[in-house]
Amino acid sequence: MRWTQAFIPTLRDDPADAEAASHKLLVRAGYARQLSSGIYSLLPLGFRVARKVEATIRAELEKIGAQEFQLPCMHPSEIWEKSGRGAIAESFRLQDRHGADLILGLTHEEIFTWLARELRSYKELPQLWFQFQTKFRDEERPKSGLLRVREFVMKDSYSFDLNEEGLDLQFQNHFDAYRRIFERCGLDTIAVEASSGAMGGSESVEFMVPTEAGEDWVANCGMCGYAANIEKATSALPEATDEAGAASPEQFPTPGVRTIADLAGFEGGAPADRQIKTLVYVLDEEPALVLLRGDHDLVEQKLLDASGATAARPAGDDEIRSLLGAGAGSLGAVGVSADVRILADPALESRTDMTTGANLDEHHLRGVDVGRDINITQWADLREVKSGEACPACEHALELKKTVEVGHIFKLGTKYSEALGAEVLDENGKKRPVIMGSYGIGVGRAVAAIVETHHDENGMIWPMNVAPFEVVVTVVKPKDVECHEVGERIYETLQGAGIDVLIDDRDVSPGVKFKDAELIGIPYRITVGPKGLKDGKVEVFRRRGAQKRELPVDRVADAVTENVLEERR
RNA sequence: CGGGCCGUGGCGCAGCUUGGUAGCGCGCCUGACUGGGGGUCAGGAGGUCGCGAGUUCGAAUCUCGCCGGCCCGACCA
Repeated sequence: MRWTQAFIPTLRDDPADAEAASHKLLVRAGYARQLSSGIYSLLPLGFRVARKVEATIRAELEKIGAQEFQLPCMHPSEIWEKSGRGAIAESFRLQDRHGADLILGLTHEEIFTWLARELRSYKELPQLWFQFQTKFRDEERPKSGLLRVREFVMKDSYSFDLNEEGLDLQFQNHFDAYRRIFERCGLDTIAVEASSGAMGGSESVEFMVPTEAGEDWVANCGMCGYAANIEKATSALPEATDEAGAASPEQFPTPGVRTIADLAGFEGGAPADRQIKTLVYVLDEEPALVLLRGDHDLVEQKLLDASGATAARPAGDDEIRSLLGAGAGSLGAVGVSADVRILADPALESRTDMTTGANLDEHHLRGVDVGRDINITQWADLREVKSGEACPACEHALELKKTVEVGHIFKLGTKYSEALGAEVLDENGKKRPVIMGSYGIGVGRAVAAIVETHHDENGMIWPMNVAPFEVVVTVVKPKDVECHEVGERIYETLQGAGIDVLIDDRDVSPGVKFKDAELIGIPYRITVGPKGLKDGKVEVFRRRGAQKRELPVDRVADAVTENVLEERR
């Protein structure tokens, strides 16, 4: 490709509305443009990278036996009703001219399962199907450029097996393939245990890339490798050594005390880790109490997972008062009716001499023995892990990292196959729903995550495998005949060797070309200028590490070709 | 959904308080010089000031409504 014929609209200034490094760079370097909130166009450079990411994914999936499909984006609403996902708030909906309701696909479990109804016999299993297709999700808050958008291409694959062992194998195969895909794309991922959320199913693993621009927190143990999304992560608790306390709880006035911190500082109060934090939540319209140690915070996703509820929200002031007879700040679970569901975090298990609200405004109870005084319905890990707490596996200190999710693999089980009727006959001639897994990688998000982790103050630094061009030949003085001819010759030689090469033949000052080449992040630059040609040499500049070396004109194409081939993975 | 900020040539911004010929830098075009890190000089093109209504002799500027965008929080298959 010739720069003079290419559309590479680079900008000198960062776009004013961008925050994340990848967002600034993708726009500034001419890879992407925003059309509307969370809706982006990929420009030629951006699309070249996306295609290389896709090629990498495709190659690894075909290695594990996957077959490529292409399914529609527009789905009749009924199919989403059948699986119970018809009411998803993030869906874009439309109607055709006859008034039929359609949904723009948020994902394709339903449609692939619909096709899987044509599977008749266990002999046809296992099957592994995938596609690259645009997904539409009306996110409440798109942000950070390509990291969180409303329309994006996802690679999604789906496995169909007769039994759990088959699913386990497909899941493991995907795990391994994802590892290789991300590695080849230059992404260092942490595979973490995750909550399956509304997808359903038994087990799921997310592939997370640590970066400042991320929005998901991961707890990671540097010693044993334990890693989990904060929605799922837990920690080992130190043994509590409480006093036995009083024979029964003692009520005491606490004027003006509204918060855990207030009570910790109150004369006759208790430190936060000796308090019981009482939250009132509405789980699928049923009020419930959630108990945590005073210094712990709730993870709502854990509450959803533990309770089995599909929706959870904090109760309003009126709901709290009618349930417990007091306002927030003086709430407790002691003496609460057995009809009320009480979920408690294990950090409270067998604790004694604790302090909590008395369900009487501005009064608290001390000497509370959790086992003796509170009717816990369910013990469940509910608290948010904090940095430095002990790893549940090896007790080494946990580290919290901000990450971006680039892939997610799920063991779905039979949720979709049962709902949509994807069944096969087993060896006994008995109908059985197929057991499914689903596996996704956001292509645009992966591109952004690569930029996020591969750039410096001068611009992007592409890993060879996904670079839009592998080499740029920068002709310093295109009007000089020798410069021009040598540049062209090197360009053609590299093209002949199968290298993705761009020649910067623009008649602009050298500084502009150097800046642009670094901004768009091409791994190798060959600088052809009068200075070097005087001695029959050209300069080779490696973007990563900024090393320069001089090579004779007739050797440079071979040498750089060799470098490129070495770095391709 | 709660809170905050912002819409003015392609990009980054000033002008708005106190209404009166729409400005700056970069980029773009033409020419010349230049040519190893966003070079110099000269000339030039380009704007419904987000949209609509109102106030006014007169609105980028004041008022009301709407639309769009960004950030924080909540939420997130």
